[in-house]
Amino acid sequence: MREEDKLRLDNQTCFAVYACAKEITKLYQPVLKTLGLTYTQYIAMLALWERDGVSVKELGERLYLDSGTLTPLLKKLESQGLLTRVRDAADERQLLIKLTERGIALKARALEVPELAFCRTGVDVELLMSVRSQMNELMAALQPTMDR
Amino acid sequence: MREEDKLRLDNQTCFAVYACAKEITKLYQPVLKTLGLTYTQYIAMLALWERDGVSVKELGERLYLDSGTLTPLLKKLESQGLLTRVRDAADERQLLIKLTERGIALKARALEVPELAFCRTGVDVELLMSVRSQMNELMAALQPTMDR
DNA sequence: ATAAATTAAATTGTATGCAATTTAAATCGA
DNA sequence: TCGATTTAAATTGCATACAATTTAATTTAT
Repeated sequence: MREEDKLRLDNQTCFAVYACAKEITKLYQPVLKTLGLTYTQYIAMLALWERDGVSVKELGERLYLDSGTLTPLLKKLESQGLLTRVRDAADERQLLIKLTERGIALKARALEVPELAFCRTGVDVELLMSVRSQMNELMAALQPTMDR
Repeated sequence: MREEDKLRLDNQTCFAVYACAKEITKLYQPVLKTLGLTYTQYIAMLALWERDGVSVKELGERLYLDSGTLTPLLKKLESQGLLTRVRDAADERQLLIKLTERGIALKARALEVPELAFCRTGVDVELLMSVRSQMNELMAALQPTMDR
């Protein structure tokens, strides 16, 4: 690549992914508003609908978020009656997150979210699946660097 | 797709892009630290190295950021002596952003940033280019929805 | 057994990110 | 022309996001 092109914004994959992530979040926002959730709260609920009764640490590993982000977010979801935060009796360091009836029930209303978010866009499913596949590939390539 | 798979975290393209964007930012952070820049400050400088003397609005359109984010960020870069913020004499509503000598000079040191960020990862250039291409395609499909 | 090391959350501090509002300047329209 | 509308930044308020530190509980090592 020519030296003067190296820093062109249009040549930065990092910027393309960064900008795209923000646009997608904006796409979800109005749909999630009907559920009373922000985007980050939504992905936390997605993880919990798959498996709850987990610690903050385990949830954070799944979501790539730390306690600095999760602690206030989970307190908010608790105040909305969607989950409970209880210390693990077997290990008081850990806080176990359990969905309430209401938290479990919200899943039914969330089933339509992905379709509703993209329904007014011209994005076809093939592109979305291809993007997801490439993001996973990129993540896999980036993750090992954490250990070095 | 089976109903119970619709909300699986691993099936959400939105989450894949969201998580990937954060990991990439983390990859850049230590490299950018040597330049005294955060990631968002870096992309702002990238845009300005291509073209400066622009308004906050124009810069924001390029970066997909609004004045709520840019105003404090540009004030910080100004305080670091990298740019100046001057009202446009022809239209006092606009604020023109101009790089200083120091801001222009920083570009030379930034030339190695993209390579340094990825150099210790197993990511090959083909994947990066393919990802960028797909992100652009996805962005193009998402953007028209803003007008409706 | 117990001091040292480790671990999990919470807290603190800084930096976004954006919706909504405000302020000031420029443009529009009757 | 001059009040109404529009526009550009700045401001406000809320919600992340994460590094670094702190606190409390557990585990390790001697």
